[in-house]
Amino acid sequence: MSKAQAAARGSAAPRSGLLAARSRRATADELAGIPWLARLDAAERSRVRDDLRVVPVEAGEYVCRIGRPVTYWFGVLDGLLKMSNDSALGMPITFTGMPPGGWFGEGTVLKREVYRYNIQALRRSVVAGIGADTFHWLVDRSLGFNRFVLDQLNERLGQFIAAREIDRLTHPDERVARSLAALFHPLLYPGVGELLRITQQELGYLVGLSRQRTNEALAALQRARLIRVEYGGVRVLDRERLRVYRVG
DNA sequence: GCATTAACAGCCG
DNA sequence: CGGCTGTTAATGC
Repeated sequence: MSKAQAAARGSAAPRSGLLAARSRRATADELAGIPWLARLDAAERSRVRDDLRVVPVEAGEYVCRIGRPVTYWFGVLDGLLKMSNDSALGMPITFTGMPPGGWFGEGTVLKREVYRYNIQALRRSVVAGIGADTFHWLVDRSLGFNRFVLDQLNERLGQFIAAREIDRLTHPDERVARSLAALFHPLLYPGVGELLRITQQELGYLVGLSRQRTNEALAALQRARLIRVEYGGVRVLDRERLRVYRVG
């Protein structure tokens, strides 16, 4: 039995899931890195501080699974998650990375449905979450919070269009370039900054390339002065040109 | 031709 | 030491 199953079955807590099991409160540093907190007034921030849970997640561990009832609105404080819509039958269909600063699941929380994606840690990560009730409470009362969610949905729509473009690009270097540009999105993933901590293995997995070919693409993008390859990560030098990169 | 897997040495934290 | 990186060789579509 998985840890998540054990937690859901064995706990008498009203909430099930990852954050119920072994979570803790957020540190001051972690709170400071949450972009939407600044949009709330004192009372709202107070409720969020009480409700917010933080949990370390091991590599390979699931944050949420397709079909489970919604429990939390999640954020990545550190590490790297992958979002996939693979079902029990058939191959994984789409992947997207979720780097630090990213918050996700609001679509499911708003509808109070079941999760429609699997979220899995690519490596050791730290994940935060607020309960669905608190999320709805904020939506019902905070203009600033609504503004954040609206902006986020808008930016993510752009990401989906870009993802469709990436799917149609055939050249591996271009796919890597645009995938990187997406991961460096300053509004959706403010925790990333200039340096994205991602191994070439992980990036290859997200883009759908072998590690060796990913390594070659990164070398080409470095030669073009768009990025700098560092040990265990990539530094962005020119995100705009990365976003529209074409070979030749 | 081009990407993939496999394998390896070297380097980094 | 374990994990990541850069590179080469062999294989496949």
